[in-house]
Amino acid sequence: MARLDAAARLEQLTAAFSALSHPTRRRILLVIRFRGGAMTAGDIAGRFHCKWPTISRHLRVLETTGLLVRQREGRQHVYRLSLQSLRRVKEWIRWLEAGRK
Amino acid sequence: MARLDAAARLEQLTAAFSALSHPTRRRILLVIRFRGGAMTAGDIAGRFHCKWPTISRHLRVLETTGLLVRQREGRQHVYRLSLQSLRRVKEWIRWLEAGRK
DNA sequence: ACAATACTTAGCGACATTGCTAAGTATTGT
DNA sequence: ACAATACTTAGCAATGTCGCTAAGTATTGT
Repeated sequence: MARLDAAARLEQLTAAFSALSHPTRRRILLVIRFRGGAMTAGDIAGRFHCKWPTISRHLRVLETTGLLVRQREGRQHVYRLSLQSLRRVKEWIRWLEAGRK
Repeated sequence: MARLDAAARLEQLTAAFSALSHPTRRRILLVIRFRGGAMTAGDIAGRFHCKWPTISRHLRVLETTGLLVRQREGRQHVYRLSLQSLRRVKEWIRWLEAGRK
């Protein structure tokens, strides 16, 4: 399995930072975390003031970024945290702070 | 000096993630870092393909986020890294990962 | 005083994002 | 087969972002 090329990594990083730049999306991640790492779309939507389709789209953004993984269970959609993409974010920050080439 | 209230911290976090979500702005920070932590606007602009006003605006975004500090020196504007605002970002990530209340 | 340098600010057009409502789809229950 | 549940997808309006060019401002040099 080949590693991601530079362009793809750049895009992933951009996607991750963009995803995290919205307060609601950050809250979604935290809510799921504090609820054990997995929640259904409905339970998530119920904890926010904006309408369901809005949450649904935020969830999709988080999913395409790789921060959440969706899994069907009957008629519910369970979203689970998948924080590997945070690794690139943390790496980038460390890199900036360290200043190593 | 009172600490920032919750709303202000939320905004700062949003601002920081938004600022870092643009590849050019991330590159600007890295370029400055690898050049010793401080550069003039002109030197920065010279290392990018987009036009000067575009870079100027990116610099202003980074400045208002607190990631850069501007200082006049004669007719040049020197931008210096100021990475304290990264602390909140790192804290947030750690908080998400740890899952502590 | 005037020109040159090193920027920033203003303003435009193209495109992306975010909220909404309305409509669609998949699964379960009767 | 039909209705209900649990969503998602489509599409709209308002607003924000990003590139550009043109114009403005502050400092230095002659």
